[in-house]
Amino acid sequence: MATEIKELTSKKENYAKWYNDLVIKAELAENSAVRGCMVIKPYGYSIWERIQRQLDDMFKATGHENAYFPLFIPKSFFSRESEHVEGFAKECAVVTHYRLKNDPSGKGVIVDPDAALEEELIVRPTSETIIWSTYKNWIQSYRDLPILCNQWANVVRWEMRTRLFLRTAEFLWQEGHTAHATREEAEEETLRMLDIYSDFAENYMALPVLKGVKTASERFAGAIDTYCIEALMQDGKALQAGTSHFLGQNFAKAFDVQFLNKEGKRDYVWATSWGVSTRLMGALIMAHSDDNGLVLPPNLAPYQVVIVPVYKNDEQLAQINAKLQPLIDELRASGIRVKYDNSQNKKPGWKFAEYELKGVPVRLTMGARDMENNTIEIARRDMLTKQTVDFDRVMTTVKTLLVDVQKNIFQKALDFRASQTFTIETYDEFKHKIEEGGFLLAHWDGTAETETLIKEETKATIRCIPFDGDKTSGRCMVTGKPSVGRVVFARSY
RNA sequence: CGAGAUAUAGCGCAGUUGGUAGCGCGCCACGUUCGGGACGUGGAGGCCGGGCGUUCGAGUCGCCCUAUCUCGACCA
Repeated sequence: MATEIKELTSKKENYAKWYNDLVIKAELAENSAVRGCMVIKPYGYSIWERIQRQLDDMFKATGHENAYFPLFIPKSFFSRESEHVEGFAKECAVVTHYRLKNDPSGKGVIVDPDAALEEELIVRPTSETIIWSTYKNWIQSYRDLPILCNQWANVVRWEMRTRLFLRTAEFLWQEGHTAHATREEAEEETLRMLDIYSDFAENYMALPVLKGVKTASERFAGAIDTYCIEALMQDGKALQAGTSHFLGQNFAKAFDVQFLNKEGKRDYVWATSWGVSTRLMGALIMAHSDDNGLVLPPNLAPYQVVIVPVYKNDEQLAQINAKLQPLIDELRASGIRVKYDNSQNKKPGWKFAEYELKGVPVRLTMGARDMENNTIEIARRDMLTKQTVDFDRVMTTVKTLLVDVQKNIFQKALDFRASQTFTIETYDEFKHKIEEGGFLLAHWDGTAETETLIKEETKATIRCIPFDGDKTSGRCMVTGKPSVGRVVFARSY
């Protein structure tokens, strides 16, 4: 269980409950095979679904198409791009057999030793190898380019240490893989996708992110450049929320993907890949949650509005139902995701707590008092405040409130980040400040040696060289050598 | 895989110097309630992670497994 998430909430029982609502760890067997996996419960999955749907729309709006490639990748596919393989070889799950049989000793089943595969299959840790093997057959001419594919899939990485949501053995993600005729076009694509990610993070997840480029040592295995969006969690640790890679011609060369260009000359295609995962759900939880549970931004909340009737008997409930039905219809007609919870097996107080736990941004309450006065109570999750308004004004109030909550959650996270971002001049100051968490902006001499030294001494890594960072030159805080601008350091997940 | 910790009811936890298990929440029934997780009464639910040992007797002591959590190495 991710304590970091735990630490954000102090009401232990409450925490267990809301957390449990989203996800449970797989405890299916006393075996490490399911260790670090998770079972996502319906409510948790519906959040992922919102993420998926929104991103998918954004991908399609920029000309991308979805495809699906196999889960199993023949081992031989991995012997092509050596840097890439080195990056993943240590964490691959391998299928070696295709059959079970009853244990001759009579207890349970065993793997049939006679059913060994001639060539082992690797459960994809990422799909570059199989996709590029396929692209080779799809590409002959510049007319076949660009290929702009995305895949929604699960991947498996046998991590030494897992962390729920942030680093599970199996996770869901989206991986885009594109092929282009020119370097410029591929580079443009890499940055376009990075922009989509930051747009999504900030405007849908209400999560402020830093855009930048990774240093060589933090780069994706096989990439020329890795760009990323970095977010800051409430506990002061950084989280890489998405990456977009410019792969150059590395994969094209490894998989021999050539095409005939306009000039009639053969050339290798230029590639990109980009992805975000269920880790985003972890980011969402850790960035916004409070002691009462989740705080979901309206743009991603499975339910944006929940309506709770308060009544003493069936007759009253019937009256409230009748009163609310047109409102529910109208809210839905204007595209607002509404849940009307008039279930009779739960008390109003219980419902209030429950939907706060689930992070529903706006709650409407209607009881006898409101019926009499023709009013309705409106509560907002982010501030935990409520007001009573005229029933006739409920539509407009809800609409503005949803916008306001979205804005407010983002602003809160932005203010928090600002309060946790420090400009650092000396290494002593750095060592001291890093203990409190946050983003530290400091000068670095650009060498991997210094980067490693800092990591070893402080556990801080360079999260990125930010696009809009301080570009004034200075001196490395460790070595005193020249630096062309400040980079962002933090301890991270 | 190294270091530390934990494993008792669905969840969170007690359990004294060894004597065959409790509490809170949740669950079920009935009644009163219903505008912030209602209350009362009654009830269901446990191979005390697994194995071996010490003992007349083990949740408790010893050893060995296994799983989980925290911190490292690895990583989205």
